[in-house]
Amino acid sequence: MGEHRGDTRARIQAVALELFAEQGYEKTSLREIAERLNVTKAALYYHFKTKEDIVVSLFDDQLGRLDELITWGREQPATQETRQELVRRYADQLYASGPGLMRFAHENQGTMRDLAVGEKLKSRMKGLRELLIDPKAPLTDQLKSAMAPFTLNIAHFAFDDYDITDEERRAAGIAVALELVSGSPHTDA
Amino acid sequence: MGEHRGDTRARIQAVALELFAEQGYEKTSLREIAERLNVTKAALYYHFKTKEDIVVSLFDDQLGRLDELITWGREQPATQETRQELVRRYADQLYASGPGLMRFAHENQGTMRDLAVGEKLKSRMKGLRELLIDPKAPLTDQLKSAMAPFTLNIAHFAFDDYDITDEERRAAGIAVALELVSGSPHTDA
Amino acid sequence: MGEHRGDTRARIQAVALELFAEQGYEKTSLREIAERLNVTKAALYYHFKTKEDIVVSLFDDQLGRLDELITWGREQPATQETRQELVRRYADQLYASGPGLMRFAHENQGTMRDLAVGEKLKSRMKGLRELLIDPKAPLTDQLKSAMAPFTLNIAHFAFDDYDITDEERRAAGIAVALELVSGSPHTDA
Amino acid sequence: MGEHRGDTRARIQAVALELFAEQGYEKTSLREIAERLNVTKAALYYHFKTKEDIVVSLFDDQLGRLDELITWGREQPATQETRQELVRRYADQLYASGPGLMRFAHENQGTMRDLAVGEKLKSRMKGLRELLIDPKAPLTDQLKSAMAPFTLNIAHFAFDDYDITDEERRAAGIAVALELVSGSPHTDA
DNA sequence: AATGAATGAGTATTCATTCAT
DNA sequence: AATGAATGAATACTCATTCAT
Repeated sequence: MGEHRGDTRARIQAVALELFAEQGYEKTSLREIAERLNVTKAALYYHFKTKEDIVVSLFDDQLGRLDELITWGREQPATQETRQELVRRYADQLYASGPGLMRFAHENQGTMRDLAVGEKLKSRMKGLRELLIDPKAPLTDQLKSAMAPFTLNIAHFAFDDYDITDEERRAAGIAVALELVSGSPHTDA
Repeated sequence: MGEHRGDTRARIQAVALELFAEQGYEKTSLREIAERLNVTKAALYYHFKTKEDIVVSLFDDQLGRLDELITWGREQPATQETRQELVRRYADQLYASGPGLMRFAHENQGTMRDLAVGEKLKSRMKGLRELLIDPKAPLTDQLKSAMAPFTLNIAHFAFDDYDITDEERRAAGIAVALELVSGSPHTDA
Repeated sequence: MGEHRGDTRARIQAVALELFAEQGYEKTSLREIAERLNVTKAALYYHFKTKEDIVVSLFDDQLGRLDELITWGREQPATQETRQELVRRYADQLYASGPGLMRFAHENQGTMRDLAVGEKLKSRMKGLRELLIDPKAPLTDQLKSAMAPFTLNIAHFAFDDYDITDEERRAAGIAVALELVSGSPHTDA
Repeated sequence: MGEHRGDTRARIQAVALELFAEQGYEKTSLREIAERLNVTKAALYYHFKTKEDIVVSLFDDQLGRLDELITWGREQPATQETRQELVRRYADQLYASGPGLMRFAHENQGTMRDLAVGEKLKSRMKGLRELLIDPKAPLTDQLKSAMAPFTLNIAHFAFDDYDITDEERRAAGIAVALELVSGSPHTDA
């Protein structure tokens, strides 16, 4: 008893993220989270108003950083260099947040739609996509650009049976994402 | 009364797929499915042993066709042409099953992991991936190949705000998937 | 096991009324009701959609009869005789429903306001009151008329320590209610 | 900050009475009260030992005054004049306490029974009733006398849709209560 | 081919209360 | 005079599943 003090809120977030990523949001019960922390369910409610509120808190930082990224992108010229830099910065943010959040968002896409925070995240991703896409390019090139953000996720999960480091996965992901966003050799004539 | 006869099983599948795709597997209750069909929950249990069993039945055809595709692929030489044909045939299968199944699998990835059918599907996708990938190619090229199947899904959902037809989406998806699977100009020396 | 068949719904109503009247609606939990009936809580939900729904079902007949009474009253001339007959018929209805419902409504007035059925009952009582009141009479006479329905309730609870029969209570209640509704000897000049 | 000092106890009472009257005792939570006052729940516990204790404090003055009234009544001769004076004094007390307490007691009769203070109030009301009733009078007259205290409450709530002042309501209530307590023209011979 | 009735285990959420600081 | 953190017990309600008919 009394081993932890003041950090309960953070511990709830950590355990919740872990379990949400591992088993999904719906299938993770507050009882489970509470038990892992050796607190009562009611204690969770002291720190968060609802179950959804925990998720909101998890995405809060990430959303803020995404906003900044998009704002930055909008101020830049709509060039290939900008798009490449956007991919690089987005990758940095993604890896900074740790793998849990990525996985959570990836595997709970259905659930996220019902959560308010899901809508927010989706609108940010759309904002990012619009910056990555050259609207005058052919549809196939636009699709490739739209896929760039996914690439980073997929790179992480696709080669789970390969004997390579996370660093290699990451490098491959960024390389492909950059290529996808760079379009055909000469977009304009 | 008596409007439907003998087709109850199929009607259950149709409604279940619709609801699973729309709201997710966990959040769709058997009560909901039963109510939409004007039957009792117990009737569902006459036709399917469990809730999961409904999902299994939904993927049954798809899995069978995937098996055939993989078997076919294994008999072909591991050339770029084979890989491109695999992409084309996979796309045909995907579009033949309608958009519901695609969406279901895409948005419920977390849930699928717990379902036996999810494991099966995943192992098939891995089999397909192995055929699409040239193990001697650089990691980035391998990643691009691995992404090809995803491309078809993403093509469908990424441009929901564009004013284009499903046919155009599909064409773009296949084009990009083919490109991804085709690797760099000269894979071998 | 299996002692009762087909009557579960009615047994739930009986026990619920008993407990609601005895302890109040809020303080009576579904667990309590279920335990007294030796069924699970879920069984209650098979028969009633919500806790409030149980109350609704309890008042259903009563409300219907009240409606009929008011309809009848509106077709009669607005005379003292009509008002007296309304009181008599209302009393009959009240006593027919048994004492539980009376007591429930009386002691849970606050709660009833939040329940939809409470609003309905209140509007019926207002309809009845309007028939009992002579709008041209002095305010004090109107108040006396408005009190008539309460009289019947009060007669039941006021003399709980007297050694008299329910029949005597009832007779006294009706007598006073009739007097209250009859106004001053000569209302008009 | 620092707007109120020393008056917290009184502010708790005021808000509690308001909410109890508005929503009922059971349905008003201490959290709600605390939030309205911008204090924590624990602060309430500094001023009151339990939730019930808040109610007790609300009725304290009222109970004391009722005691005095009854003591006074017992010292008077059991005449009609005494009874009328009891009604007048009781009305004064009731109106002095404001409408909240009246309404609280009226709408939470069920709840009051479980609270110790409810028993106390009930016993006082019985004491008052005994003074208002002439035990030698016919049962109907006794019932009318017993109703007198209720009249004052009913007068307040019955005509909520009338366009009259509280003062008029009050006057009518007292007038009818006096009449009820005065019995038939010639009670004795 | 289906229903009516029920269960057991679970869910998120709320509440009055406590206590060290 | 009050807070921050937490508890234990409760609540209404839902779900997948079962089974006799």
